[in-house]
Amino acid sequence: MRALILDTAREMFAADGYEAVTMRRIAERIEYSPTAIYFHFKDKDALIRELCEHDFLVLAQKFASIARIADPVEKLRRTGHLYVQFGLENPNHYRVMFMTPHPKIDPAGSALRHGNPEEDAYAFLKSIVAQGIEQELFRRELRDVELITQTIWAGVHGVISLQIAKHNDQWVEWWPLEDRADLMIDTLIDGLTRKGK
Amino acid sequence: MRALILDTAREMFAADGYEAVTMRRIAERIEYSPTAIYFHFKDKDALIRELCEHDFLVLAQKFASIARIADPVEKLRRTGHLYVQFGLENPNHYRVMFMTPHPKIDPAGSALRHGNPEEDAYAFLKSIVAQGIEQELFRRELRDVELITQTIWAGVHGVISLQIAKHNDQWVEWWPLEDRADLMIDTLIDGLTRKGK
DNA sequence: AAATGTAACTTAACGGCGTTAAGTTACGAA
DNA sequence: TTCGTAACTTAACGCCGTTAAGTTACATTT
Repeated sequence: MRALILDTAREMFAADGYEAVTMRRIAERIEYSPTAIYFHFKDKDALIRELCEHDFLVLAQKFASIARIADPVEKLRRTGHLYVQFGLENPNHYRVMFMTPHPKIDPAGSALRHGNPEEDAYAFLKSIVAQGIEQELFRRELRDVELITQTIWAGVHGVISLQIAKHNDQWVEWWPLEDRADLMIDTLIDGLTRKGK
Repeated sequence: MRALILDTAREMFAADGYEAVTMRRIAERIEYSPTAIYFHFKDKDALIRELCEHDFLVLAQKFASIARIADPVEKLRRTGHLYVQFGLENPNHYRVMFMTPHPKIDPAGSALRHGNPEEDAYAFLKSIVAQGIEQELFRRELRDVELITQTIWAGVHGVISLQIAKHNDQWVEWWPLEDRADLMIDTLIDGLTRKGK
């Protein structure tokens, strides 16, 4: 039953976004009363959060194939592209996951183990950066793993989130997303890494 | 009356965000019936859009003082910081302006003249980039003004939008915003500009 | 000065939303 | 066979955006 609700909600959510997921519409689709859902989920927010929690895991697992690559720069590049791809393929998920402020998150309520690179995409990126620091890849003054990680994340997030929020805005003559993502990733790597020999 | 509605809405919006602005609450505050607002604005979306259109102008005018600076790199740096500052001071505005997809925008409905650097912050940034290209500041392969502009914008937007959406997320140990903004701007400039002499 | 037109409102309602209180059913355990 | 409780339903509350229909007030015209 829980699964039925989640699956239905996920489908509606992926197709038409947050506002498509109404308790009443889910109920109609699964042929139960709206109240039935509240027996399995505290409220709509809990439902959506559970949907997205799953997708955080999906994202992290998408990165798994990258882990075996040796070169951290290549790793960074691939991670960036996969991240952009994820956002483009799941814009509605991406919006809730990364573009919407959530009042507060109870860390105990999450099944994900934060910090584990296999379940936590941020931790995965951080592990690449840590490897890069070890290999003296980054500029000398850049010593903090978090700061570098957050900057790389912000750069790529900027590209994909502008794409999602503004891609059909007449205002800007958008260059193709792929090129923008490429340039962002290259620029970040170039700007963050140590020059010369 | 129009102004009264807008001012009230703006105040509520700045204080508590989008969901605080309900037609009914605005009406209550100005002591009119909810229907009265519809005489002056087509719907809620039109109201919010008018609010934000004003803020696009405010943002562009914030940049005015930068125009007189000669060095494009310094211009870029200052523009970036002002942009971050704007986002941090007006997170609710920023969300609607840059983090929320809007179904479609009727370009005729806007009073702003797109492309004019004094009224259009994107055009302003573009003009700096154009100057940089003229001075052969950027790497040789970077020939397109739009692409460079969009990449710089995306980078800074990434920093501020992650801050707004995720700053109270326990998951990540956020480095101070200023440092993240600094590093992003420095990294972009370093990565995009031509090296050596 | 009276009639008219219309701009600027109000009242009342519609349909939708998230959510909850109270009632019902079905079924496994004692 | 009784009982308890898990899994539901019905009905309602109070919000929301929006609209149809009615009212007021006032400027313009005759």
